[in-house]
Amino acid sequence: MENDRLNAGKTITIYDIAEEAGVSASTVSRVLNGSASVRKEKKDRIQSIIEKYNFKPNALAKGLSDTATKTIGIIAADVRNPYYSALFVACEIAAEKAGYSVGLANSLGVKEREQTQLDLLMQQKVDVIIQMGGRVDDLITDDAYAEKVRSVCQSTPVIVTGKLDKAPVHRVVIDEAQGMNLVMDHLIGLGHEKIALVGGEMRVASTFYKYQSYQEKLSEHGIKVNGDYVVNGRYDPETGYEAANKILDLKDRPTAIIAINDFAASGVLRSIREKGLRVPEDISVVSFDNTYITDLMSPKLTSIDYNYDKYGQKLIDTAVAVAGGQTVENLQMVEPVLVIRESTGQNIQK
Amino acid sequence: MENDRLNAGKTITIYDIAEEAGVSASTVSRVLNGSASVRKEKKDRIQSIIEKYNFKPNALAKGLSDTATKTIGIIAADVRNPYYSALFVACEIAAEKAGYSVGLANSLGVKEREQTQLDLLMQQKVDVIIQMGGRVDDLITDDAYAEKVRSVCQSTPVIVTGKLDKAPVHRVVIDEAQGMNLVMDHLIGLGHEKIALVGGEMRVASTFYKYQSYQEKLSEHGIKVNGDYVVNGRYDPETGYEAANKILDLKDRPTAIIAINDFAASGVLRSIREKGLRVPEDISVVSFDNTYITDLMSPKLTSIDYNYDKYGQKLIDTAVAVAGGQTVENLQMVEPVLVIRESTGQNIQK
DNA sequence: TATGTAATTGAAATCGGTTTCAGACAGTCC
DNA sequence: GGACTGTCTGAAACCGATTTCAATTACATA
Repeated sequence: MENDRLNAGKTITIYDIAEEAGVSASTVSRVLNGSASVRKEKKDRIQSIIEKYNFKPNALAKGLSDTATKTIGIIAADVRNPYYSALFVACEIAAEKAGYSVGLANSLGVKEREQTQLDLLMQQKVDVIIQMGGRVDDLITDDAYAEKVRSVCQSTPVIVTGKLDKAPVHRVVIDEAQGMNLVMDHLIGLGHEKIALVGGEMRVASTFYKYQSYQEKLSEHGIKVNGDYVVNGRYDPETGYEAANKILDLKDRPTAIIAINDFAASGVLRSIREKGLRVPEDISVVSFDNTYITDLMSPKLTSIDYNYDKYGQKLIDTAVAVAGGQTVENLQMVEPVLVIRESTGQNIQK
Repeated sequence: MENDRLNAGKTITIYDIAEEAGVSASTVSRVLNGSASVRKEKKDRIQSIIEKYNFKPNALAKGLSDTATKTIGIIAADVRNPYYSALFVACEIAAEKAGYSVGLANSLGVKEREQTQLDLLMQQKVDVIIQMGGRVDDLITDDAYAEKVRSVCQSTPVIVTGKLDKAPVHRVVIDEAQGMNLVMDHLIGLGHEKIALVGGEMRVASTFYKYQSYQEKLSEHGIKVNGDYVVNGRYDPETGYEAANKILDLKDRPTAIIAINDFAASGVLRSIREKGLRVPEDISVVSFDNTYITDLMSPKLTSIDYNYDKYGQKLIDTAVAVAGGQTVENLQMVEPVLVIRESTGQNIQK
């Protein structure tokens, strides 16, 4: 070949292409972006050279000269949690359709990491940052964190999935109350009145709203809240297991248990099975998140689905709009859906 | 304040810092990187201005002038699969310790995406690319893909977790044969001889090696391979469920079933339960991956663990070494470990 | 052929850093 | 005091794109 730069390992630039085509770099740039008309003959020649070398423009240089990088940074609490991985992938797909690429960072529940990740993404000049879970989910935000977000917001817009109201962020959140309403209506419709609720910390907004809505629904139906039926905890199988162990030993045992998420529900199921009870004949079980876990359990779990595809789409739509400088509603809601499977049934113990 | 650029929303650059400190940008750069000595008095002054504005240097500009971006790109088949999310997070943590940040892209089993993602990461000038799963896992690589990787390798080194031998990549793979050996030794040690193996496609290298090792172990122990006990398929619960349904209806039913992964195992468990059999009393079940799913099942699954932390560490160590131009072993193995839980027990049917 | 308009094109500035090179300055030693 | 060395420091080039601005060319029309 007349030109073996490629084999030499040297990185090819727009200037190399320009030189070989006998034009200026500006013209190559125009061909690459279709930003202005270039004489057909030249255009074809340039295009073929670009293909010949499989030339891809350096994204750093491009991002440096452009105002936008067409990149969205996502901070998730922990992608190992299927809730976040589902949401992340939904975002990735939606972003791609919008011509953006996404980057993921995990905060892993470590306070400083959340802040470091914000800085990192800001440095990488992502056009928007989406933060899912973690500190943004806390009912009360600590000031240091809020201050951090506020400072980041000055240069990079931030979108959160939680309740961070001390900083100028956009929020796309799940209508938790509605989710719990669906669950309660379902259970009460099946004749349940003794309904337990297990797992989750009250400092987490999404959990708090669920508990709140749970109580409202009960009183709405004239059912007294039984303190023994409510057990806070974490979001893992052990929490569900231990809480259920306690609850199932009560004299006045409930006929339905709501778990704060699918993980906790798996623990609840284990406890129920160990006590020789059947689901749903003896006890109904419902949970939140509708991750694939629901499908692995037997019986398969009835669960609240967060509509991950739509949720991700809405997050990206918002991100793209904000990046484009458009004004968008500051708070947007995603409506959850109840997916009924095998773990809930008629209360036959009356 | 004498300078309210910050509030104006203008992005602060190294020049702004330099101006306010009354020095040149070069000096600020030296302070930022500690790359050369700067008079203490000036250094302190500059440092305090940097902090005052919470200035973070633009990573794009930095990456453009430096040769390295200190970034590692990771392409995973699908982070929604807990196997990949565990490995990804392990990599993220290891990378951070090494002073690198990581970016994730999902190929989602779509052929073109794998290639697009490669280009994208290359354009973003990541220092190395790690590809986990997907086409690199196929026993036989199609030429178009191999060609693509080869071309990417010219500018960006690539590390894969699979069997891609048609391109100049580094490989860090799991010793699948060893994993299966552990499983077989465990089962045979418990007195099992009628052992079934379900799920997985033979075109996938990791699956192929497992089947191979399974057969070798059997003949090593003078056990004849029973064709009815081997059922290929996918990697999901349904596959395990259907395969187990078939196998459990055989006249000469096996006493142990090996599932290709935890997902398939959950289907196997369901089938067993529906047939009124008990685990492990009637049938033992083992699987691969040791994701958190093993812990959600009851009984909890005995499974092969891939040592995600070490695996991730090894991947990143390799990546960093390769990025640094060091020579590294082209093929490295990670030794799996058997985690024994509740789903395997003595064969009591003899 | 002259002229106006539209289509092409390239030179040069810019994005925000790093680094080389050479000059300025300070301290040490005769 | 002069020479020498080592420490600091800034100007300018460079990384690889985009884009403005002005110049050039092409083409249609008068």
